[in-house]
Amino acid sequence: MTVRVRFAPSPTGRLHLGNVRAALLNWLFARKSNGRFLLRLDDTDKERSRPEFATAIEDDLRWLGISWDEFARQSDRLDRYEAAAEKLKADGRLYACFETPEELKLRRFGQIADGGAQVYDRAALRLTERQVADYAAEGRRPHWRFRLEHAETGWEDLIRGRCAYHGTKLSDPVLVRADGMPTYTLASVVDDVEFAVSHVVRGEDHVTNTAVQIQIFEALGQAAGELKFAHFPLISDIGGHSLSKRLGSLSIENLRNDGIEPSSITSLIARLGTSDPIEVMEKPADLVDGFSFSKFGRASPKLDPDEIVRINAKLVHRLPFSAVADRLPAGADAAFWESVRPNLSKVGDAVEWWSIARSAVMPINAEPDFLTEAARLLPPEPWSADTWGAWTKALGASTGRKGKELFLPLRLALTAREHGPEMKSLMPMIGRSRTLARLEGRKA
RNA sequence: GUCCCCAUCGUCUAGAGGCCCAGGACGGCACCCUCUCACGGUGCAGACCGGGGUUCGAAUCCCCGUGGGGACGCCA
Repeated sequence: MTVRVRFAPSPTGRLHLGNVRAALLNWLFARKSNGRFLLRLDDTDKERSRPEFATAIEDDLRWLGISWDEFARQSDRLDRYEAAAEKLKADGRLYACFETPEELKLRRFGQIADGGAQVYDRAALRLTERQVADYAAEGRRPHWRFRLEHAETGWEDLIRGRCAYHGTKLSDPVLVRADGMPTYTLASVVDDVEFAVSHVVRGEDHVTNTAVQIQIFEALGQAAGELKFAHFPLISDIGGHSLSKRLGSLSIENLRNDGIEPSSITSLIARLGTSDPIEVMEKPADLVDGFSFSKFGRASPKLDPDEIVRINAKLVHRLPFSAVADRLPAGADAAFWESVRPNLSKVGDAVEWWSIARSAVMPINAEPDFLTEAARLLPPEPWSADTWGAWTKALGASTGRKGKELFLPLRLALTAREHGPEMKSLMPMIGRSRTLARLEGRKA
């Protein structure tokens, strides 16, 4: 059996860490199994779906390095859902309901007050033909619910193990809205059938849906057990609470604007909550080997936003010049990149060191006497990687200083920073005239 | 409120009754390297949510409690 999976976002917002995890895990599973990965836009909600979000989702996925083998849009397939709905009506599994959204809302409030289960009471099933005719005469358009089997529906989840729900604990789902549009619940199952999806991989916010979807799947004539499920736990914030409140700051758009590399995101997201260590991988394909649902735990992992930056720093320390050349300031070469790289946590931070090497810097000159002596001993050009060593050795001998006392004032004078890349590689880039001026406390 | 799930170092986890006075990774700390910092290397500290049971023996099984997550939409 060929593995076919799908990532099915609704274009009602940008991608964030939570969504992307679903996309990545599906993609990894497809790659691991030599299967196919389908991107499907679940845009049956006309009110909230927007084409610009669809475009943004595709852009974000491409940026992350997640590619898809097939593409579908639910709004292109409405005839398929209508055909399925007709079949279910013919089989007596879909029944017309006339409650307004307001009535349903009130009924739910009442159920909460009574402490009862918030399950649709199937009032529409008890409507007489006369009542139905009256509603029609009033001009009310029905919405359609799927009559659930009041039995236990279960499945063997690839992450959660045995799961089961009893039909009496579930509401008959609305499959067709009063305006005739299908809901996600119908469209999703129809697509899973027609695209021959083999595994549904998604967050555990969908577990309860699964029992319902299996019933619809069967009502559509599919054999139970043909579709496998894997529900992974949702990520929580560092305090252990739902991540949803801070999704904005964890949107892919935001992380990208912050200078985070796509691989830092995929490296973290693919391994978080698994028994594999979180390692820096240069591309998503490097995460395929060893990927397995059996390595996922059932508890919600906490995500520390600092972790993303730490991973990014490690990644940047390894990136070759060729991978970043087009993002460095004009003129920056491989030698520059390799000398500043170990001190960066983001590629963009390189510009700061480029300007320290090539533009005017106001030095921090706390010890003029010492720096005057340093200027006196400054070797003539040409300078190399050995110049710093020779210079500081001579300066140490002449002043009796060593260690931090010797080196820190020089670093402050030459770069105006306490920390930074190795001075021996920075110094030739700064050059003698600029160095001399900075030692004398002049901006240069 | 009802239903489902979860609970081991700060974090991600290993652990399916004796192999565990609990192992690994990240972070932290210390030391080394070196030209201060960073990078790199080595080492150290650090946890079984609480209470009852079952058992010769429980991190592991059962019950209760507590804490957390999810679901209960004419959203997906």
